[in-house]
Amino acid sequence: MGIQGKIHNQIRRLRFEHDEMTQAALAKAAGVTRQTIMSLEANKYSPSLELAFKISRVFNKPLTEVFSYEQTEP
Amino acid sequence: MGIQGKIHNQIRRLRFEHDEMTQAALAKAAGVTRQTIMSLEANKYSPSLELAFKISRVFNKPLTEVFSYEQTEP
DNA sequence: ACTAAAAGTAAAAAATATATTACTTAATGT
DNA sequence: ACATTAAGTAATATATTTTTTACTTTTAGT
Repeated sequence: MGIQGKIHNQIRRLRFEHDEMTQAALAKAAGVTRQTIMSLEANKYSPSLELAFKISRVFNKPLTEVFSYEQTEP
Repeated sequence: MGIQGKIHNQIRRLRFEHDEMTQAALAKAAGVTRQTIMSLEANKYSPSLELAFKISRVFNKPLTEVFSYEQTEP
């Protein structure tokens, strides 16, 4: 999707707050590829809900603290 | 994805709580097809994060009140 | 019983996310 | 300066989500 709002994430920041966790380490912990993490940090696309939950769980944060939806009113 | 946890949603319940909102009405409000809503209620797959945010917004609830991630410990 | 609206089912196409592979660039330590 | 590790880029393949279309069944009202 992608006309209305945009998804932002705090992945990069949270990685550093978690002892400079590496992209590869996060990827492994979340059960995805490093490229997936890369693409998310580079905002190439937004993740599936499942992946969003997994990443949040790695950081021990509620999903909405990791991902946010910036809505442009239609 | 889909080995570890499962995503549950409260869409159907929330539709009824919102004045018996119809699947078609929710679909329109969220900017997707009725089939998409159907498939989500039938748990055929889990949505994109963006759609999850959109649906939550229609119900005026935080995402985590509409969608939950039931995690089976690995 | 009839009608209309809503919900369910299904198949295939289109769009988007994720994996795989491989290479390049940047950063860090020795 | 060299080696190593992390990060960035990119192309293609695979998987998953969403649309489109069309038809069937259920539900509610008259």
